[in-house]
Amino acid sequence: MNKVNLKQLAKELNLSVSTVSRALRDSWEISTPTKQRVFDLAKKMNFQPNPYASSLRKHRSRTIAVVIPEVANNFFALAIKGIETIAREKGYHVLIYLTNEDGSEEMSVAANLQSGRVDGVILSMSGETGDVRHLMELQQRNIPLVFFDRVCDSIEAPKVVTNDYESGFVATEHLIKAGCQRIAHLTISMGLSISHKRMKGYTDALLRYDKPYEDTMIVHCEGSDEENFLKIRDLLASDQRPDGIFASVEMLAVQVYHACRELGLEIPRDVKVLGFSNLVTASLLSPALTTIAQPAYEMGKEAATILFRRLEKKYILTPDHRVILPARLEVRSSTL
Amino acid sequence: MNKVNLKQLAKELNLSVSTVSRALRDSWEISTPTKQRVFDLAKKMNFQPNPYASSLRKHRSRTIAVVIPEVANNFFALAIKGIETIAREKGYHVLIYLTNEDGSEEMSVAANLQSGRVDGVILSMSGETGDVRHLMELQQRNIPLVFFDRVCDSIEAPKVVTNDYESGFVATEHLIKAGCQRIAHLTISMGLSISHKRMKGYTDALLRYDKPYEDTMIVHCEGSDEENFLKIRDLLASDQRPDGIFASVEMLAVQVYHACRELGLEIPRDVKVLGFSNLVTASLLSPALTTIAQPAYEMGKEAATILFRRLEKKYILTPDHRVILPARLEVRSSTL
DNA sequence: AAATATTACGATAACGTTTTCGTAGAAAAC
DNA sequence: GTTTTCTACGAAAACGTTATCGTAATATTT
Repeated sequence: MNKVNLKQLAKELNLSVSTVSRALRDSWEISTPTKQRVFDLAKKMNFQPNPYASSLRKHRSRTIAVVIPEVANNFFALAIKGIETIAREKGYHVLIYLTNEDGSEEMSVAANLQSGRVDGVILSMSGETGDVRHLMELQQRNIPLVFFDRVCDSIEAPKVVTNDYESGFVATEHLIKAGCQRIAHLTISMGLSISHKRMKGYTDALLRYDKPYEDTMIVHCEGSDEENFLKIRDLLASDQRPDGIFASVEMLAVQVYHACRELGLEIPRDVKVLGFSNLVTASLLSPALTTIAQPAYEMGKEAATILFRRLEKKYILTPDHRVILPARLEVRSSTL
Repeated sequence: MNKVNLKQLAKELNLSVSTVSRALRDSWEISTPTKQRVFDLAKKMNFQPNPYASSLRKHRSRTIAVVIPEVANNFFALAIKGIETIAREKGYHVLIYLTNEDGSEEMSVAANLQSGRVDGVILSMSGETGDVRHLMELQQRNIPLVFFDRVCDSIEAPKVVTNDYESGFVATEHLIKAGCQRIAHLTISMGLSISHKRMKGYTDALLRYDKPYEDTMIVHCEGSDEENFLKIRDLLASDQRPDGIFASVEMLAVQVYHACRELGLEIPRDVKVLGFSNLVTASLLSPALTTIAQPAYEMGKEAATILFRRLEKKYILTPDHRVILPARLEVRSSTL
């Protein structure tokens, strides 16, 4: 019971292949009774058009790629969910590629996508990406690209982000108002748009509230979880220990908790902690973690919506279309 | 600078299309100098073979589908990561489909996959699936299927699971040994293999240790998070309150924490809690959550490995090949 | 009644690969 | 020197769709 195609349907119905094809696509060129005959037999024989033949002929695959640094992470998982939801609605298929925060993997994925396998790409940049030619080449091949969260400002493409600068500012301000005198900032790869902006928000808030900026309070966490843990532990064990920590990503906030536990520091008494995070368990941690929560699901949906709008040429949007969805500060006991 | 194909390469090189094609696939029929010329020009012109033409001709897409109920969930996210890792190694592409725990969505996805879009499918069943014809039809179409975690025992296909029965037993046993007299079990859709087996482990442990089995201690959590929360709260607020809770999935353990918080119950003093979970923050919760952690990443890798073995016809495995990876009990303060 | 338009369909050429088959020319065998 | 075997390539037919073009048979207009 295998592989029924147009030719077989046509023979069975005493019609030509082209007529059957058109009937199935509900063309006005085909009479209603003929269409009905075709529909009925197609259903009866469980005809499924070969997507590869169709894609080859139409130069459209109804497939998009999602390229992200990591999936075992609430933010990206939710974003995927948002993207998949919209894709499903639109009848598109979603290929997923994980770069593991590795710039060279991102490059090889992008190179691969030049084959025309997908109609469009939704991407969040990996941590270690230096040059971005691989992405520009996608654009040159007329493969629409939409960034989300970790965008690349030097490339003209729609971008879906949160208000990272403001969030960085608000986060720092919140720690200051909670009484912190020396606030550390844990950041990831500084090549990333988000790191940059969150950091700027941090420094501007320090400035605004006359708090000193200290180099030693900036910890670049670009290694493995273990390496980052050690860096954070060292920071907390130093005699210049911060009394507030602003973690720019979820995992770093988690490591702060582990480090405090190991060092016997009590949050928030000894050090107040705040982190970007979409942890569902934030409120259940000991103590509950104050977070900046990004609208990950909505960001995914928005990115997908923009991409499909481009693919279906519905609206023409400016090449540097930018959607900014606000993140929200959720105050909990780790900063009381 | 768009779309270079074999024909253009051939013309440029004064060769035939077939020669170029063979040269690129490193065929022994082509002389070394010719191959070199072809390779050089292909690289120079950045030739990327059209995957759809290739798939159409070869009847192989080098693409697999991953069908899962949910992604915003540590278990499934890690499994995806495992699958993607192996797929990348093998040069395969990964399509992702989320069924949102909805049987009818799973059916429509499966129906769609009959088109031959993918060479194989890795699937974890959705909660509400009743009949499984859509999956049998995949098999009939010669599309290999591998199950993981939530398997379907009535279908002959390789399965990658954890030792759910033993884990259910061990979990319950652990609660009993911790002094619990009345242990509740929170379960999801009882149509699922995992629910069934974990439940059996639970009841057998009760039997083994002469604890009474009570219907009211089984709570079927098949609704939304909110609905489940209410059910759990009711359970904990009843005068027949359990002193131990075994949650069969992560989210339910989280809801138990929320319910306890709302009711002012203290874990583990008033009620001990244990849950299946891959939460990275389990040890940071208040109190730290005792978990049964599944080797999600390894399960994903294993499922993918099995699928590719079938696709590449390397080894012939029995149709009901079953890999059981052990989950591990991680005792923390919620059951002390 | 002739000319024109419309309806409903068929033949066929793409799309870009891979593969089967065939064959010049060189090398080897006799 | 003739036959046979390789070697290295080309022509062409697939794969299953969709799109272009053409055309019988009606229907409509003049």
